[in-house]
Amino acid sequence: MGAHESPNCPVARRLKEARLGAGLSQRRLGIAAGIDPGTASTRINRYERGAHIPDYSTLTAIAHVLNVPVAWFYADRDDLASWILAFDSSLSPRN
Amino acid sequence: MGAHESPNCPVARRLKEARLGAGLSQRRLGIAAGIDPGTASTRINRYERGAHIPDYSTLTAIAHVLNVPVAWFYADRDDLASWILAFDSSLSPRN
DNA sequence: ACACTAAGAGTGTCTTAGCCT
DNA sequence: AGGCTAAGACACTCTTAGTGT
Repeated sequence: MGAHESPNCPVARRLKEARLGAGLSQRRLGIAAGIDPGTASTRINRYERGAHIPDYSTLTAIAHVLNVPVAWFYADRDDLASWILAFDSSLSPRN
Repeated sequence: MGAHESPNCPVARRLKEARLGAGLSQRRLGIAAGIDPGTASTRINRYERGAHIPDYSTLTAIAHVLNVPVAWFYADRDDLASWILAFDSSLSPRN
């Protein structure tokens, strides 16, 4: 196993989906998540292409910017992803 | 950042919680997930102690053994974890 | 049998320095 | 500007070998 590609990890496609929904560039999302401006574009790009997987603290920062729970990135089915968002939106805005 | 301890990643405690619930030893869970018997105990132990984080394919195999979605391991709140399990138990018959 | 650990081997991510559109 | 990539630097996980319960 000498590969360095992530098999079927949903993080890549969820990240792209959420970033585009927020109207951010790869670079601007990375900077907003606290990543060094010089590497923000490269790192977010690698995550979206599925080449690398972000560690937990990085993903937590990204999740905060995009207003989703970290678990949402790991939802392997679209219906589960929606289910998680439904939970999320029922506790941020008070009524 | 020279540390090799996972900060607040929920995977460690969720894994232990689910394994104990299933009544499996660290070694038996690892073997059931397809990990080499010679390293199963060590690896699962590292995951539960928060020393290492399993990669996606390993976590997928563990999730299958324990009957939970991968996303559940990343639920940072107990109420979100319960919410995810509620979804999981309602999809045996097709939708 | 079960839980756990150190340390070298092995595998992955991060940074630098770019190209292409 | 925005998307994307290779390759060395660097950090992490995995395996081996072993301790203690």
